[in-house]
Amino acid sequence: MSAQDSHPKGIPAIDDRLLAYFQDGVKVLGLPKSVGEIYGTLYISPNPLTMLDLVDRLGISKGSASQGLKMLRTLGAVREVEHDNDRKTYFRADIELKKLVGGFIREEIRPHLKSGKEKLNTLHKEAQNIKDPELRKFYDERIDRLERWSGKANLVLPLLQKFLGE
Amino acid sequence: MSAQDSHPKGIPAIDDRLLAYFQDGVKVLGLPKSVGEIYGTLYISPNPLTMLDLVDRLGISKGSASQGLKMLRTLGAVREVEHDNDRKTYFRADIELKKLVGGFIREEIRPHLKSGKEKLNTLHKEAQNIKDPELRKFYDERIDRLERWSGKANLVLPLLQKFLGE
DNA sequence: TCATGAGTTCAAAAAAAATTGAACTTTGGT
DNA sequence: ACCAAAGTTCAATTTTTTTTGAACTCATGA
Repeated sequence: MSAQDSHPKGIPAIDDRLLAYFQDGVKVLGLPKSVGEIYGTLYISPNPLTMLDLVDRLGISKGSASQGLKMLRTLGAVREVEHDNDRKTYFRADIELKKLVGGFIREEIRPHLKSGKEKLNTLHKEAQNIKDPELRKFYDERIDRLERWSGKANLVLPLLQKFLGE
Repeated sequence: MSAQDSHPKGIPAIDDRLLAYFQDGVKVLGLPKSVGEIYGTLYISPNPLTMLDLVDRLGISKGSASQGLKMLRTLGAVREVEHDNDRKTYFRADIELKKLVGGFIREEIRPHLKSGKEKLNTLHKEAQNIKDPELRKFYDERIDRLERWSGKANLVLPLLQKFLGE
């Protein structure tokens, strides 16, 4: 069973290509392809969909769908919406990609940078124990360089997000 | 066998931490940890090292070392240098991280963006075959939005690189 | 309150990615 | 021209990541 089966009123050829596009796109961010498929499906759906709609259309398991949606909600790329007065939960993609990318920066990149900074701090202190003054100077300089760079990266991320906002 | 064995004149504790830092760092870029270890080892080595030095220090295979160095050279993060008048090839890290990140953008991100752009082009043409005018408009608008975003990403990358240059 | 469908969790299976190691090629010295 | 050390390649293995599916919880309506 694959994505081209059972599109209610679908345009299989085009939808498949769009899904491939999103699969690829999220791979750059290091996210699993099922997440790209889910986001892509919601992105091109005129109406909101339930988790089971996604399971149907994509032929993925409930587990994948549930976890993928959870991740996308955490990133802020997908949100729950009211629909009919149904007990099911309906989802819509936030069509501004900056949500997806911004969420990724917030959830994945920033924490990494932060813990990296802490590691550098510890390192810098430890480097003071190096006996040989020549070598100590060398380490100091190299660690410094990493710290400066890390600070710069931290500075650029908000600008990047601002710029990518539509 | 692991990295803390046989540092010729090494500072094991600090070097291990630095390696962990680089392992983590490259993981953000989606590169294998061995690549981080290699780059990290070269980054904190006062003198250039051969491939076999790296195999020794890191306890990795020749295969890994060879492939890792190849990748790092492609990215422009590591370069061959003359040393002694030895037939071995010696390597040094380019200590400006922008080389590593810039190379990554050039080799990984840009090609992805480019092929993505082509995909969107095809998609846009295909969307013209959709019969229902309402639906066609919907697809057009969504694909447009992706194209605009893709263009913007393309625009921001060189700026990002410039900013990260030391 | 019971039954049913929606949604989550997580151990196990499958898939993807990285690493190894042995066979191969290349290079330089004698 | 030959040998030995350096370096590369790639199929097989190991490790890591993703996906599945069955057992579970939770919420709703009859």
